[in-house]
Amino acid sequence: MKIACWNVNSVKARLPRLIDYLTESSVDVLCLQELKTIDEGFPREEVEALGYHIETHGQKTYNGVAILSKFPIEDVLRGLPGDDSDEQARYIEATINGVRIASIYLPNGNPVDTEKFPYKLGWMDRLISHAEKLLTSETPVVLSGDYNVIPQDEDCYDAKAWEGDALTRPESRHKFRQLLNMGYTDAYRSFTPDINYTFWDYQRGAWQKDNGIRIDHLLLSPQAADQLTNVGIDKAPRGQERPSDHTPIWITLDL
DNA sequence: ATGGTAGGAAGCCTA
Repeated sequence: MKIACWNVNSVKARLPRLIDYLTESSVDVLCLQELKTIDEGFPREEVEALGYHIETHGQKTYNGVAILSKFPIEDVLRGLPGDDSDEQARYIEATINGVRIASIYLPNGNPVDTEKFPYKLGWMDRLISHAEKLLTSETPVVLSGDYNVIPQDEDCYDAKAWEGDALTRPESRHKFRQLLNMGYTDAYRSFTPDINYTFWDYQRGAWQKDNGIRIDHLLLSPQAADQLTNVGIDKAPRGQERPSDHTPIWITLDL
């Protein structure tokens, strides 16, 4: 089973790119982030025509996540548990072929001297609590998404340029490591020493200069990590016309 | 040191 993760930065603006990717990549499951539309605005017919089931957790203007799958999608959970007052659509989770799969759009957290940074850290605490609960199932779990965390300096073209940013702050990295230390595996880093990125800013010719960062991650429970057979970052979509600033990252599991 | 780009909503906010 091939599972991919892609922050599309508006599913409506990215529909041609999304159709290309679904047609060419042969992914069984695709976790999307930053839909930037309500559920009713999702281009459902176009995606269903390619053979995918769709579950969305949308929101007007900002955020919004979805799971697309060639297999039936069961037991959908919308919203990250732990704070009923949180109205931001950043989390959806469901079971596909016996694998519990989440699509995560973790808060950016900048600027760090505003309420945005504590919101990010609190959101990460809730994710940690929920991830702990999922581990007790002792079944394959895949937490995939835009984590807005650069785990280590090597995951950034120039660590100095990102010093002090919410994506590299020690608090953000520490909470990301808590997910690893409780038993989740960073699929990409576990599989290859290669330096590769998943995001290049639209500005300052970042793509042309390969000034990228690795912030989109698939974290695997032990039962999922045991089945991991391959990982990759598909850079082609970032170089195409009207691209997202993120590009897809994927894994294959031998279930 | 600053401002550069993209998307959505509506004449600014988020990234």
